[in-house]
Order: sequence, then structure tokens, then C-alpha cells
Amino acid sequence: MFPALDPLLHSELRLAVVSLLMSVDEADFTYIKEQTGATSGNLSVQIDKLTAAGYITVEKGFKGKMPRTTCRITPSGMEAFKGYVKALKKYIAVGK
Amino acid sequence: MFPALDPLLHSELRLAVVSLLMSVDEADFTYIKEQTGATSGNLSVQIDKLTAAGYITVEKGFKGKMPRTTCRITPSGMEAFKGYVKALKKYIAVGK
DNA sequence: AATATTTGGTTTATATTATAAACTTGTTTA
DNA sequence: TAAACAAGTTTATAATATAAACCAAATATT
Repeated sequence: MFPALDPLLHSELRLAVVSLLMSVDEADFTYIKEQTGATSGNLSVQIDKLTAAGYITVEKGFKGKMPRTTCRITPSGMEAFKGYVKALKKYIAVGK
Repeated sequence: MFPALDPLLHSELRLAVVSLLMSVDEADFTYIKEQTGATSGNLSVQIDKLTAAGYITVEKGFKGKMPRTTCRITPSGMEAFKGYVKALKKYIAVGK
């Protein structure tokens, strides 16, 4: 009746990050930080967790001389997101 | 862009409990436990939190000689649930 | 030129949370 | 009457989210 919710995605910030990455080809740290309103520390930690899970990839490079961290969602991350949304709908579709 | 999610509802078990109570007039402890698959301890704690928040009410009585705990959602709980669902949709409606 | 500030993060610490394990009280059954 | 069961509650633990503190390099200021 109530399927388990992937704990990696059932987190406000991680869900926002993955949701954002679903809608764009890539996004860098600063942009994600702006869009989500997260603190750097929190974002850094959550990006690490998503990376460790294989849900996103991180590429570190430079924009001019400044460091730049670019994130992308992986096919596995897309699947996980879709699964999470599907599961969640069992919770929020009242009276069905 | 990503609205805050009510932390009281952003919990797998509490969300299941509230979701369940949205769909019925009332439900007792044992029934909720069956439907959610939760352990008694966990359910007891989460029911307390929802009660403290004013999202549900708890009525203790007896069915014959056995104790019975009946839960109902409050108007405030209904509002909170609706708000949570609305906020959540910003996260799961990709590409909109 | 030296110093201060900003950028782009990482690491570490803390406070909260979810969850399970252990316990309690009373009831039914063998 | 003793064992098992019902219906929970309380307490302990492990995981989590989050913020605070820190760091290195680049840029701006005096």
C-alpha cells in the first residue's frame, strides 16, 4: 500500500538537486546552490552522497582560472528519480 | 523554485499515516500499523509527533476489554497535507 | 606591494530524526 | 496458574541533515 521511498532521494536538498538535474543537461555547483538556496557545506555533502550512489557524476574543471564543479544526472539517477516519483504518488494520491 | 517541505510530513511513516487518515474517517492503531507495515514503537512515536503538531487527534478507549487507540486527521492536518503535496509537486514535476 | 575580500568549495561538529529494541500492562488461552 | 498474546510506551542507538568553521586561490583595495 505504501511502498518504501528511496532514502537517498527522500531528502529535501538531494531531491531538489536531482530534480534540477533532470531538467537540464548539466549544472555547476554555484548554479545549483543558487537555485536550491542551499548552503555550500550542505550542498557539498549531498552532492557527495548522490555521487557515491551513482545517481550523478561530478566533473571538476576550471572556468578561466576559477574552479568549477559540473554535475550531471546518470541514467541510474534518472531511473531512481522516476521510481521515487512513482512510489510517492501512492502517498499523495488521496482516496484512490 | 523549490519551496520548503514541512519536516513533519516529510517523513515516510508520518506521511503514510496522514495520507491514510485523509482517506478514512478514523483508523485505529492496529489498522494503521497493518496498513503501513510500521513497528509499534515507531508508529507510537510518530503518532505522538503528529498529535503534538495538531495534525491528528487521538482517542483512547476500549474495544471490549482491550485498549483501542483511534486516530483522526484534523482540519489543520488536512491543510498541512495539501500544502505539502502542493510544494512537493514543484520537485517532481520535471521540465515544467 | 601588501592586505583584504571574494569565490568556490571541503571538512568537521552538532543537533535532530527515524527506527528498533526492550519493556509494561492487562487479557486470553492451555 | 503459567505461558502466550495484544496493544501499546519508553528508551537507546544509529543515521541524517544541516550549519559552522575552515582552506586555497583569485581578485580587488589602499
